[in-house]
Amino acid sequence: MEVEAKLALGDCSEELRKLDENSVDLIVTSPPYADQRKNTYGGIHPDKYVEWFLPISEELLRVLKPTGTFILNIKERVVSGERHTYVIELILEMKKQGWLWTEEFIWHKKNSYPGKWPNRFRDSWERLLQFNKNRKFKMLQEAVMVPMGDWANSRLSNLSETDKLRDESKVGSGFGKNISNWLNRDKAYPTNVLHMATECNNKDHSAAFPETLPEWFIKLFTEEEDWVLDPFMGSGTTIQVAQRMRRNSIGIEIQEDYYNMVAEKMRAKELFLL
Amino acid sequence: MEVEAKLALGDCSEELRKLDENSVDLIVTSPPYADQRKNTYGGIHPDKYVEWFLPISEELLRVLKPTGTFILNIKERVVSGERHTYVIELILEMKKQGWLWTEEFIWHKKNSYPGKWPNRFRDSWERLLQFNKNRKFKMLQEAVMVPMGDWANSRLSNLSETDKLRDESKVGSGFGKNISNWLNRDKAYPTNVLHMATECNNKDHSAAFPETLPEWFIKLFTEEEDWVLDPFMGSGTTIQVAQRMRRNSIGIEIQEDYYNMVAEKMRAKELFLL
DNA sequence: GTTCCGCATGAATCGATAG
DNA sequence: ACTATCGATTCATGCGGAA
Repeated sequence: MEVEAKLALGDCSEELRKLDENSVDLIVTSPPYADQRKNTYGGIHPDKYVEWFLPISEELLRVLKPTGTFILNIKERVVSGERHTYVIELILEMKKQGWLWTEEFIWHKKNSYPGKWPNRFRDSWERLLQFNKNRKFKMLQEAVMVPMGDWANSRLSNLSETDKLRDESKVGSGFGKNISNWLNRDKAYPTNVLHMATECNNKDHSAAFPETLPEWFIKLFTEEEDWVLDPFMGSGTTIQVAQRMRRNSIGIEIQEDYYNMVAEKMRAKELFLL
Repeated sequence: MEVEAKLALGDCSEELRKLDENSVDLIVTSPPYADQRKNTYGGIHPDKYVEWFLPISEELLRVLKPTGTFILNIKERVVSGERHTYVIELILEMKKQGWLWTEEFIWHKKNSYPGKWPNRFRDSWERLLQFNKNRKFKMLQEAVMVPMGDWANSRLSNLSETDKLRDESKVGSGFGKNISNWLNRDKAYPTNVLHMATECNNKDHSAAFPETLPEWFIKLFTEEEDWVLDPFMGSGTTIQVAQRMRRNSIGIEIQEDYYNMVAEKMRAKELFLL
């Protein structure tokens, strides 16, 4: 059976109303951050961010299945030398809407944005907030388990030389990654810290969302022919990964050029498959 | 000049009142987590955590120098399948007290506590919240610089994987020593994600606080003969590291047996030095 | 075919400058 | 004074061309 991929052009707070309630198994999205991406999106002021997002999360709560999961990728920016509080305020407000704040994964971005400031280091992590409707939800932990040997090998080969060197300098720097700890195990469940680099080679768009990120959550929270939704589709990474993994998908995008770009790519993919 | 180490036995909300205002350069502490250490501290109910902590943070704000920094190691526990919100509520309330929420470091615990649950992976990170009194504060970034990537790539790419592994298992031996010779050549600033293993060998204290953690922040935020405070001293890791690094230190502990243990260890250290 | 080097490019942030 | 824009800073990554 062929899986579907539905695309919608428009504001997601409106487009989401057209979806049936309790119809989506997984929402994975990375909304525009406050005052970021001003050139492509309008840019939302940090002080207005919560009130901007709440109507959307209200609709997401409606369309999600009771056993479904919502993964929200977000990070607060620095305003006047301080971390702004709109993200943690958003968590509190979403709980009032009825969401359960089940978990917070950390996305450790190894290649964070460069820069130097007198009172701050480079920001190399983002939040992956997990919300659910019920305490019981679908979770397929085995799908993201990796045989230990392979995992260790791939991790070792993926580790940059910098990581290795920094591990070795643990006496001076205090950082250590004890890879040798894992050598005697067969299998391992992952933890709630994900190590993935951003993709900075994609010139088509500004989003740096690596495919492995939605892929991991799609594996973990859905089965084949389940429904995956991204209300801020952007360049369509999540939707395309979902289709490749034989999940039905829905993408909503307000920018026409992004929408057209994804629509074209998806069509090309279907043709290729036939 | 000899550095001092002052210890106080008692409730820190009271003992802190005896300290002069604007007298401490760095506060590093890991307060008892909510309900986590019932047997040693009695445990604070998650719903009462914020109101329990606020009088203490009020005093900490008073004793900290205007250029000083407060590092709070904390993580919310899971209650009824959800992450509890006392940590993020605490951030909002401390801001009302006048604290600036400058940054949130991630402590990535490589060897996190084992376990398996149907709807949750192992928790392998904790928050290291940085608070300040002013936008300008003392920060010595050069003290925590780490070796740089390109240098490692060009120098180490010829080594076999086994060589690298073997050398990693030795702490500070082998060519780790050579690397330290090059530290002045090419160094990079760290990021706000810290990779440190917990210490499993410390049976005396219920909290696993590795020495490298306070050491890193003491390097970053203080110079020799500055004052370091830990209002929840526990087994005294922070205080002892501070003394070893020639910083003056103040430790407060409510449990008499912990207090005695640390007092004895510190005395032994002083005797050894003389 | 490999490996190696040079290069562009980011969900950044601060401080100075301009309206 | 308060906000908006701009230049300077910085490093992991993956690509293309070269040895």
